[in-house]
Amino acid sequence: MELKISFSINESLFLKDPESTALGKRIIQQSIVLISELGFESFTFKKLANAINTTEPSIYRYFENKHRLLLYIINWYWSYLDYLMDNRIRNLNNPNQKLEIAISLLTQAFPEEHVGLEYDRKKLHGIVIAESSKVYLTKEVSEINRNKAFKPYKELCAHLAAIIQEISPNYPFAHSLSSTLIETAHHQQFFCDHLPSLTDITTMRSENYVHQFIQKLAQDSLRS
Amino acid sequence: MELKISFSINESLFLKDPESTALGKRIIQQSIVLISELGFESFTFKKLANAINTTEPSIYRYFENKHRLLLYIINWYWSYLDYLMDNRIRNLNNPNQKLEIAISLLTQAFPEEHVGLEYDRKKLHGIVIAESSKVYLTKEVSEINRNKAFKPYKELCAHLAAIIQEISPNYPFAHSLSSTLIETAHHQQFFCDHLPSLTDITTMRSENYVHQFIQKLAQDSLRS
DNA sequence: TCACAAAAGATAGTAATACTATTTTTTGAG
DNA sequence: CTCAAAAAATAGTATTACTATCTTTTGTGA
Repeated sequence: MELKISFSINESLFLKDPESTALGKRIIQQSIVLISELGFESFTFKKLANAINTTEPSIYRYFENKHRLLLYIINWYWSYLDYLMDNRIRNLNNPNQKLEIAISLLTQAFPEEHVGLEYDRKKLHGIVIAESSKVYLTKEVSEINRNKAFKPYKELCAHLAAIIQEISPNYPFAHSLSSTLIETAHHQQFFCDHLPSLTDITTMRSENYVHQFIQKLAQDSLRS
Repeated sequence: MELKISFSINESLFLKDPESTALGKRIIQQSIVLISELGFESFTFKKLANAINTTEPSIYRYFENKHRLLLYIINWYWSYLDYLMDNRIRNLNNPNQKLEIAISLLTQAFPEEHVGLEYDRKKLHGIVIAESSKVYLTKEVSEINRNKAFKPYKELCAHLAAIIQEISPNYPFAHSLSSTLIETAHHQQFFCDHLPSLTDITTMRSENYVHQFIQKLAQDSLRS
């Protein structure tokens, strides 16, 4: 279960590595619970401190502010997804099959393997769906980007783009299609759950619906 | 310039109609300037009050909080865009031509006609690109939806979906494709400007790049 | 022209949020 | 077992997001 090796969580995200101490791990684990329950706007370090029986200053020793903490969590997710994707794809030859598996991973919460994982998968996936845009939709986007803090997302996007290029070497928008598939997987899931008239979902489970839509979007874009 | 007629800004968005008074109009006009300059998170009613030489309580007489104010502005944009779209499309017969015009409107800031418009078009478009997701990515989404406050967005989405159905009556995801085109127009524009490695932009103007990508995405999805 | 609502403005608050500084306690290395 | 470094606890501050109340202005129609 040597997950850490394949991860590249940037050091500029935290003041002290939360993986390095017991308190740090409780901060991340409980953040996921609280952000998922309260939403990011209502989530505060004070509430988090109460929930894990510590104090605000102790949390501030790990993260400058709650936005950095969210960015850390989202980066953790992207890194882990990228790792899973690579694992499941590396032995395949058919790029269409690779894309199908990549899309499955994008549209579903993490599978139940990796029992050692201490975070709640469903809640983490919920946070990614509802809050991940907020990490880049900020005036500080350029500064954060300068610190390489979007690297995991860019790497995921690049890997998906490479599969797209394999399928269709002349497609001129591999990265844009890649980032669109990722973003669309999230917002269509959100729309299914909260604003279904922006979708065509009927009785299907929303994860399956989104999977089918994204799959078709990709196939239609890449059939030659 | 009887724009108001075609608009359906929901009354639950405001406590007092900002279009009904001079102060109300200054609130909207200056909000657009400030949100665009500061970003929504750093924008406060206090700063807005200072900028237009009034007081916080006066602004609270119009809007419950800054989220409602943003929702009002975004709805205004969606309503206006829908109105413009209808205007430019209603006399056309070719649905592919309709879609092309719709996509142009989605990817460009408002055209410079309608000189009477008192709001800064470029800044308004910038707010839609960077902040519009935040109006629905909130725990209150269902409550806001119950108040019909996403109606303008849903109508825009439905109109675009109708064009899609005209082009390709058997396409099973007309609404999802429609909302995806709208969302993608915004986030690809943001990526071009701030995180270009998530796109394939080179030397082109970003508006043109996004237009071409969205156009291709739509065409590939709808060719029969 | 005056009266009288409606609108705006002024003043003064509160509770919560987002932090920071300082002191006290714990802990682990020599 | 000592002592410096790390962590935790305590106690703040400035700002934000509001609310209550009271006074002044303004435009309208009798």
